[in-house]
Amino acid sequence: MSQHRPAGASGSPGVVPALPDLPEATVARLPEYLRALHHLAESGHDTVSSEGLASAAGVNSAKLRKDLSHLGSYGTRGVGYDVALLVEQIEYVLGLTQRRAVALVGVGNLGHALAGYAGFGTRGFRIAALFDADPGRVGEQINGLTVRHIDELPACAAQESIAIGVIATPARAAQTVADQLVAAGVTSILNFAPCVLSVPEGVDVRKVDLAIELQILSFHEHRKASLTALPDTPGAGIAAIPNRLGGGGLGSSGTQEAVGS
Amino acid sequence: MSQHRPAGASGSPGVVPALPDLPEATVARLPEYLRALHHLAESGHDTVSSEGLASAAGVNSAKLRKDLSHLGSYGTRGVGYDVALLVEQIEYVLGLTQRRAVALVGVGNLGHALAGYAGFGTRGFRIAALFDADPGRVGEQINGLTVRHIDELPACAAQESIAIGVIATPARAAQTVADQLVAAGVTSILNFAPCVLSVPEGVDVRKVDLAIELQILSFHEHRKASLTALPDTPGAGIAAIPNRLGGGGLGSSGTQEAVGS
DNA sequence: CCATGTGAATATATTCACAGCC
DNA sequence: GGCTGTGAATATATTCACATGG
Repeated sequence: MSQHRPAGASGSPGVVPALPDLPEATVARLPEYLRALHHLAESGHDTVSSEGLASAAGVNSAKLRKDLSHLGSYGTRGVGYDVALLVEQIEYVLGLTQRRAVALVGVGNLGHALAGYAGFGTRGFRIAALFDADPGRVGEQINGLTVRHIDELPACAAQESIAIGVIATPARAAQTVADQLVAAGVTSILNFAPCVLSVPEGVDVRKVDLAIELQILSFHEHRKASLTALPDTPGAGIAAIPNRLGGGGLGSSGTQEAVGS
Repeated sequence: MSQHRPAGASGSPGVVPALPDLPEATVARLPEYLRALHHLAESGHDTVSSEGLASAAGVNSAKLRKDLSHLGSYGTRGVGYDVALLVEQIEYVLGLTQRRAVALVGVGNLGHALAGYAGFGTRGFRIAALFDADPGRVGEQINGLTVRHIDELPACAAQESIAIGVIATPARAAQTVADQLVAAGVTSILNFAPCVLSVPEGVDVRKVDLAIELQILSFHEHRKASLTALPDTPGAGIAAIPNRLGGGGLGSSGTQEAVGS
């Protein structure tokens, strides 16, 4: 499906750099652009301006243009971006031209929900296998898949070409599971367990910790409360309160910006 | 220099001391330090060096020291940090000295799992109420709580002093729910729906999108594949990298750094 | 000594502002 | 005219390296 190569133009000989090396911050935003573009496509738009796409994705237009410029320009000056073309480009860069097989380990509370989450299926992934270490859970059917024992992981990973694993076990089991995944050839891990994983070089780990997200919000609640509690105290001995506006702020993942202007 | 601020102990009641204004990147890491500190405390440590805490939290020690220095110094040169004191300080800064009430909206697939997630309870939060718009779900008991209709949100939020809301609805319902939460006085929202929310200034939104996390990993998979496939193998489909990559890789994915020794 | 805390140096990210092209 | 693409300017974050003080 990938006839398109975002290669540097001209006839520079030899190697085609399959991927431009993108800033991490840009990589983290491309999926959001992709989602917004699909939404726009469904509502009949076939082109969109940087302003329009930016607001659909919750960022400002300068950032969006800079991000897209790293992919090599696919917009038209005076017009905007071709939605279908941009979708194709971003999907190519994100490696979504193939549907990637994912192994999910841990079918407890959260694992069950993840196994049933439709969003994985519609956005480039296929949950290829479910695993658990608890024999009492092995054999259970979830969403058309049978839970297997973790010992079957190596064989299954090889057969299904699984390169991405999701850990949804309790924290105490997570490191062992990570080791097993790596041993089975997995090179990317999404970790929902509240702990740090140690993995060899070349393996990528992303972590999602639900309580941490709330704790970050708690900080902002605390700060807002402390600001409103001191309306305009005249020289109370505490240093002047920085006048920071707005909700949001930035974060490595997830904090939405307040669109000021 | 180090002005000691006993959290909530002294001073006239009602007066909230101003918070140091922390870099967002630091705020996002404090919860991880807190988790690591609790773990250390449980295993009997009562002091820890920046090196030790950093490795337990998956960051490097310089970053950790810089982060902690923003809270005002609570370490002892030549010794390290007092675990209990640091826990207390971070919990104070994050606003975790009170247990915050949270409303969860949407008890479908994911909402169910979140309602049952023990980590919220053990790390500073109390799920105070569950809501759904579907009358067929109202009345259901989950984890000791009864699902209420979303229309009861305003009354309930006021009564329970709910300032934080979690949205676990389908994307099409999320904006409406957000509006309802804001109208009910909620000023921080954790959004699991794959869409951008528009909220008034002063309301903080954090977003967790499970598919986006996988897509970011997919990018790194794609990049790793293109690097290993590059040298002189043109167009050779997908190779299932069997071996760990050798040297020179750019390590981390931005969330977790290479850990291990 | 030793490990913290911190200025200085570097790296990364965002925003501005406008040239260039449709 | 309008909008993209981009260098330059600014802001934020990370890392270095060492003075400081228990």
